Amino acid sequence: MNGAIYYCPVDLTLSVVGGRWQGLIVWALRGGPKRFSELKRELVAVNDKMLSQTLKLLAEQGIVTRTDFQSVPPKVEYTLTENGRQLLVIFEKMEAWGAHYSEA
Amino acid sequence: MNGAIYYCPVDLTLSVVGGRWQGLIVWALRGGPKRFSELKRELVAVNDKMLSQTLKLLAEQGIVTRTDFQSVPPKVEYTLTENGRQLLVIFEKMEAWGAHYSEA
DNA sequence: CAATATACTTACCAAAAGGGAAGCACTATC
DNA sequence: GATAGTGCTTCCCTTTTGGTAAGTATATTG
Repeated sequence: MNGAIYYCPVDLTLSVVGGRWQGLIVWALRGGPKRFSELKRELVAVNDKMLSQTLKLLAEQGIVTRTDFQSVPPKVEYTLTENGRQLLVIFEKMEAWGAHYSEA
Repeated sequence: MNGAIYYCPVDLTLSVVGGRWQGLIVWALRGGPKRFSELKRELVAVNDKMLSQTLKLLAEQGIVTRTDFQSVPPKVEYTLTENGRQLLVIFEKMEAWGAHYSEA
């Protein structure tokens, strides 16, 4: 992808979904497009730098699409691509597991 | 879990499954118990330190069980717990996604 | 009696990831 | 003319993660 070598498909997927914010951003976009500021509000602990850095990475990887409305003040929306949407089944399982695990 | 605070169930699951080796080890154990040395052979790029460190973490988290056969030379086996086995559906989806994504 | 095999641990170090604070661009509004 | 609003970027620093090399224990084998 970026020249990295993956041991197996699971390894590849983990590299896309791992990291502090990558997965959470994809998951936050499950309901449709969101603006930068909406994401920021939703992922409470993220800061500007990490958010834009991670969104840029996800865009390069073909997981999200960036739409700049060319307005002032700026308005930019992010959406999942088809590949991004296909990650959602993974997160649905993660949510179920996490919910179950945390009450055990 | 270790005092960390999770934003949501997905965040929790990502913390268990993320990291360089955690997910790959769980996935490698899908077929049943494996010895330390077998895991090491299978996860080619892992070194002793990372393998035992990660296994210890997974054991503390209740994802794997450690069985020491008290022999010399040592023989130790690792198995998925029930919670660990329930992670497998996640990895199955990851494998499918990764395989598809890498050929696009 | 030396070598082998196995599952670790320890000390040390390098790299990567993550984060804080501040600044920028630019229009509209007061 | 100052202020607000928004999406970034840059610089710098801390923390975390990952990795290498070497060592330990001890029954068994040659």
